[in-house]
Amino acid sequence: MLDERKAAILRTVVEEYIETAQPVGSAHVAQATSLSVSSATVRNEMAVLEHEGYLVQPHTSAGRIPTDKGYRFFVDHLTEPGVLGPAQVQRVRDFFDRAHGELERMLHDTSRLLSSVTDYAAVVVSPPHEAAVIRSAQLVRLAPRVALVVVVLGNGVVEKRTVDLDEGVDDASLGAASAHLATQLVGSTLAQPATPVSSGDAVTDGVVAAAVAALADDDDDGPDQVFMGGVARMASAFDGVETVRKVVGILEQQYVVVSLLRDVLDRGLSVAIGSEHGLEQLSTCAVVVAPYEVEGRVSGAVGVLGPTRMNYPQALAAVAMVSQRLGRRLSEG
Amino acid sequence: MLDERKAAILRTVVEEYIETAQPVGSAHVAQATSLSVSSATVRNEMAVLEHEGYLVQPHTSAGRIPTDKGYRFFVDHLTEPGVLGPAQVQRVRDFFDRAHGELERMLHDTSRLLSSVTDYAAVVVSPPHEAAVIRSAQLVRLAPRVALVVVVLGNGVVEKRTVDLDEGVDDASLGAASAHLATQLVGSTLAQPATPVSSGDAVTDGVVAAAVAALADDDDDGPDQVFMGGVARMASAFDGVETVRKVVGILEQQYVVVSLLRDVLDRGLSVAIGSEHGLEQLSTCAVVVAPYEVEGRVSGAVGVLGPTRMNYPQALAAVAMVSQRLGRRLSEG
DNA sequence: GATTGGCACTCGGTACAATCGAGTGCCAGG
DNA sequence: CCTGGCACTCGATTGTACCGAGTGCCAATC
Repeated sequence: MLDERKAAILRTVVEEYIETAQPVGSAHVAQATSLSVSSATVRNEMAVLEHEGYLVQPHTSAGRIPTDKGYRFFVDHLTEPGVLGPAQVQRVRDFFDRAHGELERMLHDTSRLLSSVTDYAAVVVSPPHEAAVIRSAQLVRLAPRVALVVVVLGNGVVEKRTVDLDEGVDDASLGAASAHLATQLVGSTLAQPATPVSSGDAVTDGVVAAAVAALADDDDDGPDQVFMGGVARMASAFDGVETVRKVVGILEQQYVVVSLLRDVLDRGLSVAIGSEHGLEQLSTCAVVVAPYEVEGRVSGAVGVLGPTRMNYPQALAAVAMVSQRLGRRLSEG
Repeated sequence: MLDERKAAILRTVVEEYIETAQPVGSAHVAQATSLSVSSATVRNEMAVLEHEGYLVQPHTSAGRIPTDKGYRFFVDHLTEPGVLGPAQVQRVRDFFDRAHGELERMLHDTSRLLSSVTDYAAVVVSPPHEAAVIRSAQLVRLAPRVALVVVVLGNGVVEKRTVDLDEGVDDASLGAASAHLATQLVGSTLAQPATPVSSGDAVTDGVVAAAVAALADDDDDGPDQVFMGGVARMASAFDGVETVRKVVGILEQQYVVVSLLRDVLDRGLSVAIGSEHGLEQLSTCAVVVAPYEVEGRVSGAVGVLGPTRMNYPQALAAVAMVSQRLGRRLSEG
């Protein structure tokens, strides 16, 4: 690993660069760090750090900039979360004390909160619907040959799908099918739909089968929903219009964002920096993620997306706090 | 108004500037326009056009660029919609031939289609839910003292609100209330809820009243939903990061976009250019809007948002075609 | 009287050189 | 091993000259 002094130097370079966005020179470091050494010594150390891949120079005779690896070392060994201004803490507290209304609206507002606290773009992934218990299921006629199957889940989410009906399914049959569907589905989950028991009536069975099939394929918005806030802040975080376009383009493809977060969590990480996640277009971005638990089970995730030179301690603290509070809030119903 | 020649000159300036984004000089105009006059004559005319507010010079001794007023004259008198590449036409046709699934998903996809056809950001405003006929209403318990009122509308939209229950509303009471609610609401609209008739049971009446009240206030996402596509394209349309930030910031506040579109339509316009809509942050943008009709009634709107130097003929044609096709598609259920 | 060619003038953009200064790498001495 | 010193690099800034696109105006022309 890195010895004490190199670590300290790397730390100040990262911190300085995060703050100023300017390459950091040896003199600055020598003066800013607590260990009292000359700039020449710092230069030697920085040359080593560059050789080992923690720093780069944008061009000869400029200061140094951290690489992805440098940021990685920083977040892993040189910082611990926990520093969040009291004002910010208060805002998060207030938000969750006052939060109310539909699940979707709350998650959306949460993303805006997280964005405004961190000043980066924020993402909230909703709990997967598959896991929730079905509280109600019914069929509603929309048109002569089209019905809507509506399922209400225990967490307040409503899933719906259109179902094409065969000719000559009259209101009575539809009502029977609706009732039968309810008896079949209520209490189970979307992930494991109870195997439909025949009702003894062919028409009913057909409609129910179609409804269950419609519920099974979730091309709706992918398996789970995602809410985003503060996308505009990404524009301030970069200077090239082209970079902004790429990033916003990615954010528009919500399923990419979901799988990005899931991927990071699956690898047991809470931070992914630059090239660590595979997305070319986000090579100058970093994500900070935290899962949240509802009633003791991991259900979704919150995260922020910013430039690689983001304020990691703050972002980690904010994400941790919001995910924890959100989980708690959702657990109490 | 403008005489024949001034109009022709204005037209070529606008068209040229839209294409090249560069100030247009008198020589270019003299050579590109059909009327054969010298550049000196064009200069004189352009000086007048500038005096009357149709053109401006970014600085002395540069070419001219159109003002908002110039664009306005262009769209009002110098162009008619109708030119849409056959390939684009085909794409729109194909889309609506294949379109299926939930209303929301379809509208979202429509916004992406429109964006990709025009290469600007696109907006689709859903039909207001108030107008749709209620097909089903029910109450579902989520927690001991919380229920969800779920209303299915004729157009396939599902509205839902949480309702806080008084102590001691048991499942039987809730079931009764749900049934009573259904008899009260089915067939009416959210805009004019039938005045609740007493069921004779105090608990039932209380729950029903709470449910109706919850449905009445629509803080959900405002009165109607909005879907956007191609936001990232706005980044390519401008060169300053700051401008992009402002525009994306506005787009994130969806209700602002809705009221912008509504405002434009209410004024009987289909195009609003730069300062014509009141939004400071969109002063370098133009919107092109068209309402769409479902079953003969205006229900929603589609629009595109781009820089003031947008391709108006193309945008007008695309918006017109998409709105018309969308209306037709929604009318047939 | 409208149009036009001609001409002086303006002013942004580019090219180039000079200079500055921040920062480095290296080395010799403590 | 650390440090002061020094030569060197290279981006950024400044200044100057100049080119060229484009204008406004005017006298000549049709």
